[in-house]
Amino acid sequence: MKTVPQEQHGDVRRLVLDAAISLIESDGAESLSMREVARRAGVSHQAPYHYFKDRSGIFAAISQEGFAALAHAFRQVQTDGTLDTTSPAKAGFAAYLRFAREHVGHFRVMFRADISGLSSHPEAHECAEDAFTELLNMVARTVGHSADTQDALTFALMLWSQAHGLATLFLDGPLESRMGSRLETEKQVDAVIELAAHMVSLEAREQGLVPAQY
Amino acid sequence: MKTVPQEQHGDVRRLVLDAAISLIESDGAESLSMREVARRAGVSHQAPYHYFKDRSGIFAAISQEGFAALAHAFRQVQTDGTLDTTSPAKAGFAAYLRFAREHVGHFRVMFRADISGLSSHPEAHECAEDAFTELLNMVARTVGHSADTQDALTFALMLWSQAHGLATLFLDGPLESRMGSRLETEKQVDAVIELAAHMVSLEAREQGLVPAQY
DNA sequence: CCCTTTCTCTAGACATTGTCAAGTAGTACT
DNA sequence: AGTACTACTTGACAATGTCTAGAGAAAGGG
Repeated sequence: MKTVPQEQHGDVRRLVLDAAISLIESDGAESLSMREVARRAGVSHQAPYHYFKDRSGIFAAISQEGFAALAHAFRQVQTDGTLDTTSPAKAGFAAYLRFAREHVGHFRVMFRADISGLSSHPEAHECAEDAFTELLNMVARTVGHSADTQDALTFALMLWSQAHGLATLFLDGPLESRMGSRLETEKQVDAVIELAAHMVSLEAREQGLVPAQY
Repeated sequence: MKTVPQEQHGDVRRLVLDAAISLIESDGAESLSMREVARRAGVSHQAPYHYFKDRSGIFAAISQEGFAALAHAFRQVQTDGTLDTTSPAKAGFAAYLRFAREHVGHFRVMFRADISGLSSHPEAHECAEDAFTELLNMVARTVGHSADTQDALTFALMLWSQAHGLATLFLDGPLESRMGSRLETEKQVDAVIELAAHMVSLEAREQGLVPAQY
């Protein structure tokens, strides 16, 4: 978004990135090859290196995009004022799982320390930090605002763990075969979300949490 | 354990497997190379192929080992009759996180559909199924036994998600930098476990669940 | 109009990788 | 002695990541 020299047709960077993402979605990050990406983007095997330092650079760019989109998704959750007080965490869970399903390629990269490139690419890391901040905001907004910062952090981490575990287990976990159809899986995920959200509301009530007004 | 032709010194299979696991622990599954594994095991670059069909065969063997160990860990949780009724899920959470930390190499492979080889290696898949069965047993034993099978499944999946999310986030997630020292991380994990276990006990009470006696 | 710079990409080369095919030393059994 | 099997080793090949060296077009200044 910094310099937009010409976006009319060429945008090779975007082509390369999209090819990479679609490859990851179909075959997993493991088998992503620079040359295959270039082939699918219809460019020479060295073109991607003009936009990305190396293979890990592509992964870092995907991570960055993913965390930015995740932060956006968090921001979207119930900013319209319609708060669900009986099940305050449900919308957040649902949003997380929707994100994971709709951005499988990104999701598979973002949470893998060995390829995400967060440690070596500061701009990607910053996006991850932003997403976490937005998560904290979302929790304060929908579930409630803890007086103690440490408690708020722990609560948010617990919610994130719950949502993240569910997403990863159903996306790449050993459950595929146990679940029957795609629809049945969806139903099972919904049931788990419902249960988890219910538990959260019990805990929130006991802690006396109330959603932040604004 | 089926055939033990000679275990005195050679056991190349074990050497190869251990080299692979230690490589995954240090550099991630991404950068595991057959030849590097062979080099570290001190054998020719083709020796591993005698024991494993191909690269994915190694991963499958690691998955299998991992799920077997996980099932064992589940079985160990409070089989001595000392049940914690105020925080029935805590021991389970702790066991899961201990497993993840103590078998990072295995853990990183087991839950990655693209490399775990569960779909193509039936014996590994069976170990995963076993582990899941043991999880269900553990939940019934420690938290309580639902009358409805579907409810029991949902409850177990929720617990698994919670534990699994926590483990993956802290193992490979974007939290390293946010957390300070190793000790601080440990503390934070414990706090989340405590909170999650507390929520579970609230839910269990409301559902009227009681641990199975035996 | 020519010269230089920069941006975007291509071409060639090289070490390393996964894996196939073939060979070889040792043990076991007949 | 011969045969079969186990547990490897060696050699070869295509494909990969990445380095170096460009090529062509566009832009700007003289």
